[in-house]
Formats: sequence, C-alpha cells, structure tokens
Amino acid sequence: MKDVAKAAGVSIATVSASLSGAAFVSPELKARVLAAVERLGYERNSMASGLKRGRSSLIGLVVSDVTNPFFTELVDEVQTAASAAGWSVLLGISNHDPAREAELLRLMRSHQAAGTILCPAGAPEDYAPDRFTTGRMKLVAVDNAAPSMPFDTVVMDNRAASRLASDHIIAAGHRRIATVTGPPRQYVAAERFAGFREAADRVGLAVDPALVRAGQFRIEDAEAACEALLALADPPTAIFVANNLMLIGVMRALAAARLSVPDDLSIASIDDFPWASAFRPALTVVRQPIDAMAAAAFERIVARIEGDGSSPERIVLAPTLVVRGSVAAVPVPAPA
Amino acid sequence: MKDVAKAAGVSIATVSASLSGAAFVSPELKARVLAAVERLGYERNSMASGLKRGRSSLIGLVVSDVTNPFFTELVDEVQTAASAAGWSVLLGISNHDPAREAELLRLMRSHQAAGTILCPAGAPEDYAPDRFTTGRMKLVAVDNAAPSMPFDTVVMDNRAASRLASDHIIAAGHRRIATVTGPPRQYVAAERFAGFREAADRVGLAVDPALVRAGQFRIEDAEAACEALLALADPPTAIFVANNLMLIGVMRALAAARLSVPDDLSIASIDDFPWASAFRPALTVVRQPIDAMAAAAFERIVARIEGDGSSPERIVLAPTLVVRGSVAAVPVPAPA
DNA sequence: GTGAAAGCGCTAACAG
DNA sequence: CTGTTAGCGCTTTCAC
Repeated sequence: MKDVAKAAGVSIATVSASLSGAAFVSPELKARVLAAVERLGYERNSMASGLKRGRSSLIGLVVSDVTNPFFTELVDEVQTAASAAGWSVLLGISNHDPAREAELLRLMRSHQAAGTILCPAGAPEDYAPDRFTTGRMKLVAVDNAAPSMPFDTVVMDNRAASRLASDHIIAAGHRRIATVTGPPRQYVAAERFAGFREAADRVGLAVDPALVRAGQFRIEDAEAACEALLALADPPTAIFVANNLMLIGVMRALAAARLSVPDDLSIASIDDFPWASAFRPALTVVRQPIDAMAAAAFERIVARIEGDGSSPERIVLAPTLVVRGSVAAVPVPAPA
Repeated sequence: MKDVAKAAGVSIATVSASLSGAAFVSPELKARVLAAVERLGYERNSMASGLKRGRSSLIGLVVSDVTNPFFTELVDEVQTAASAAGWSVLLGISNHDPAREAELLRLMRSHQAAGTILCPAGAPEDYAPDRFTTGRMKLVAVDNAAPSMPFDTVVMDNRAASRLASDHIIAAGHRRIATVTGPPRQYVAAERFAGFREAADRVGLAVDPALVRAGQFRIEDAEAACEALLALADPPTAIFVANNLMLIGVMRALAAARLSVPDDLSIASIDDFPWASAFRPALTVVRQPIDAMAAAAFERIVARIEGDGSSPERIVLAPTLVVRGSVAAVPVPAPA
C-alpha cells in the first residue's frame, strides 16, 4: 500500500480511502491510485484490514458431511449468496462428530469469522448456552436444529415432510409400511419418525416395531436395514426412507435382491436430488426447500452480524411432495 | 491475550510462547497459562497472528461446481487433509466462469491464503504466466489442468480413462458408439474425446460425426444431446458419456424414452459416485482416483508453501474401470 | 526461563 | 479534499 501510494504520488491514507470508496477522494486522484494498484498488482491485505477494523469478512459454514447432496446444495447456495454479498466462506466438515464440530467452531472463532452457519451434528442438549462460547462470533443453525437451541434456527418442517410421504404411501393402499430412519437422539431423525408415526396414527394404523429401522444417516446402515426388512417373514410392501443417503442404501439392497420398484415394493423418501429423476421409475420424494433454507440462514447470520440483538428466531419452511413413479398400489398376493 | 497474561500472572510474551509451544516455558507456568486460557475462553486471534507472521493458515480451494459429485468428493478429501494438518479451507465456486475464477483467486490472495488448490474452469491458454499474478500465494491445479500451465498440476490420465470405457464398449461388439462429451476448448473434455477417438482408431472404427455430441458438462446439455442421438435414423447401440453430470442427463433422456439399459442401449461413463451402484443395472463406469488426486494436490501445495522452488511438477494418476452391468452385447435387430 | 518493546499492513480520527 | 499518526493483537528478538 505504501508502494501504491508512492507510485501514485499520494499518501497511504488516500490509497485506503480510494480503495474503500468511502471517503471523498477526487476522481482524478482515485483514478491514479487505481491505476497504480493495477500496475503493481496490489491486493489489499484483509488480515491487516480485519485486524484494524475488528472484524473479518469471513463467514464460517460447518456441515456434517458435504458428500450428502442436501449439504452439498446448501453449501453451494450459501457460498453463492455469501460471495454475492462480499463475504468469503470458511468451510468446516464435522463428519457427524460433535467434538470435531466444537473444534471447528473454535477455529472459526480464531479466524475471526463474523458469524457461522452451523448444521449441528449433535443432539439438542449439546447446545445448551453454557456448553460452548462463541465469543463475539454469531451463530445460526440449519437443518438439525431444535427449537431449544439458543440461537436462530432454520429448519424444514420435518414432521410435515414425513407425513406428506407417509400419507402418499398410505393413500396407495399400503398397510405394512416400514421406515428406515436416522438416530433418534438427533432432532431431525426424531421429528421425521414422529411424522411417520402421526400419519399412521391418523388412519389407525399400528406401527409394527419390526418395521422400524433406525441407524446413522448413512448408506451402509440403510442397506443393512433394508436387507433385514426384506428377510422378514412378513416383509413390508412399502418403505419410507428418511433421507437421501439412506435411500441410496435402500436402493442398493433392493437392486441386490433383484426387487423392482414399485412393482415389488413402493419407496418414498425425504430429500430430492438430481439422480432421483434419472431412475426408472423416477423416485417419489419430499423436497426440502434448500434454497430458501440457505437464503434464510444467510439473511439471519448477516442480520446478527449487523447487530440484530433480538431473541433467537425460528424459521420453519414447508416441504413439498414430488410425486414421481416409485409408489404404486399394494401388489395383490395372488388372484382371488 | 493481555487478560490471559494478567489472569495467569505472567507477561503476554509468556502466553504467546506457551500457546505456540515453541519456546521453553516451565511446565507449571504453562499449565497456569492454559488454565487461564480455558477459564477466560480465550481463542488466539489468527488475523493478528497471521499479520505478524506474514502468513495465514488458510488454504484456498476453488472448484467450478460443488454440486458435481467429483468436486464434492474432492472438496471433502481436501478439507479433511487440510484440517488434519492444521489448515483451514476457504471455499470458492467459480461456476465455470473464468472471470469469476480470477476474482476468487484475487480474493484468496487478499485473505493471504498461503496457497490455493484450483480446479481450472478455463482453457489452457487462460493460464499463461502473464495473465494473472498470484503474488506470494502458491497455486496448484487439479483436474482440468493442462501440462502447459505454469504451476504444479495433478490430473487423472483422461485419455486412458476414455480408452478404458471405450475399449470395454467395443469389446462387447458395439460399432455404432456415440459419445456425449464436454466443451472441446476445455482440456479434460478434449483429452477424453481424444481417448475415445484413439480407441476407435485402434480397431479401425470410423467415428460418425453425427454420434459425437459436445456440450457443457451439464445435465441439461447431455439430456438434449441424448435425445438428439435417439432421434437419429440410425441411432447408436452404445453411448460413452464423458462425465457424471452428463450421465445423469443421458439417463434421464433414456428413462423418458422408456429405453432400458443395457437391453436397448449400453452405457459407460467417466466418474463413479454412490448412486452408480444403486441403479438397475448398476452403471459401468471409470473411476477417478479422487482420493489420490486430493492427496497429491494437498501434498504439492504444502510443499510449495514450505518453499519448494523446483520447476512445476505434473502428477498423472491412473483411472480404473469398474465393470458393473450397463454394457451388454449389441442387441440383434431381429431373429435371423 | 521470562518480560519489554518494536512493528506486521491497515484504518480512522484529526489536523491541515 | 489530503496527509500524519496512533494503534488493532500478536510474535519475536533482545535484555534480564
């Protein structure tokens, strides 16, 4: 910057002013400065700038697994929104580990991230106000965020999502409906299971415990769960799958068992993704409003950074059912 | 830090020394300092630290599209490796736009990223040494990286990958083989097409221009390309698809046309991903060694950051063919 | 083995 | 409208 000042024949303060655009600098001087900047290939040192201003232009984004298409898209949307607004994003991957997540949060703090958007990996009680400090760094939680968490939370209505899918399955006449779902300790998983149960209750359907399979939100867990389901003496005629990764596992198990969808078994799941429509038949799915979730999370974190001191807000977004071809009527066992 | 020093009853220099572990500080003092840090919830300000030391612990990672499973996995691997080694990653998404990419590179520089790993969005000539400055920031390119680029490059052997897939298709007896590929200006796309052509040449197969469809590496482009292919008077019996996104497009078009794989048409593609094995039949694919690519890129960038001044290195990794069930013998038109 | 002090590159308040 | 100057929080010689 000193060099630029010298090259442009002005003081460094003038350079700083021209660069931030704030102060009143005469157009010709400004042009001269900009030319010098260009010529020298100067780039403002945002560490020094941030240090001085007491704030960085960094936003943290911590997800549990980028590889999950839901998070992939969330990362994409948040990154794009942040970029457009002049923020850079520091990415952290907690790998579903609350301890790692806490470490990442500390890291974000150490980098002076102005705020971070977190997709919590843990259970609601892990986020009690006394459990961790974020210092001046603001926090908003997305996705696996219980209302009890002491900061802004943005979620899809998970119960409604499950009900949407379950009702659709029930409407097709199924009664032996299984569910492959996530770890009950986790807020999203609990909600999704609750929605499934509600849908069953409403039509007076008893949920057979043998048809409920909870595991981690992972391909392998779902694959195993599905195999177990298929091995049952009285297997289900439909499966409600609680997320995209588990859906992959279920589809793998089905493919391995040479079962066809929806002739042998109906499938509906939460989470849409590009591949869902390339399947034959295309998969019926509940779509999460990822773009809206990302936008809301970003809006919230920026508001908090700018000093919004109101009490934690909860934003609940609606899911939508995307009916494609993986749910059909119950196959009749034999000609009557 | 001043507070911590006061709380621990030492000077700030001692605190700094204890924290970095470098200098010799008596164990009891160190413990006292650490206790104070803990008690006050202190976290080192890495902006100030970076400013002073003249280097940050940030590594930039610029990809053209996180949503592409190849990049998703690359981001995952790089993030994990970086984290483990004490680096944080600043994520940039160029959205296939070289201008945006240049801007992101400038941004990384402004954040004092010690180095950045770039998946180039542009053509080789866009990276001539005079075209951009990275200042003291180191650069390594992965994936779409031509040997002519003036920095370390790590790539899969794209020609070999295409040959692997093409040979497999040819070995199944196909002669009317189409390819849905990327923009020829882009290095990867050109290489992949060259590999396809080589495989054809080797067996003296003429490549019908009508069967070559180049578009952007996007679902929609591939979908349209595949539709056009199917509408041909003399449609192909097999399609070689140059990347995963295009594969989705092709599969969508096939599903829409109610064509079944591999009975009506054989398919092989570059890029493996979790869904490939959940398909029926599972998709035959050439797998990129993403983990090795990420590891190599990370190793290179760290070496450069640490001062390795040797001339640009090129690392070429081998692809592997994953034979599943989407390539079959040519269907016989009618009983002879 | 520990403390005092200089200064990293920048911003902002203030004087000119 | 432009230049001078005092730190932001930390690291790192250099005395002690």
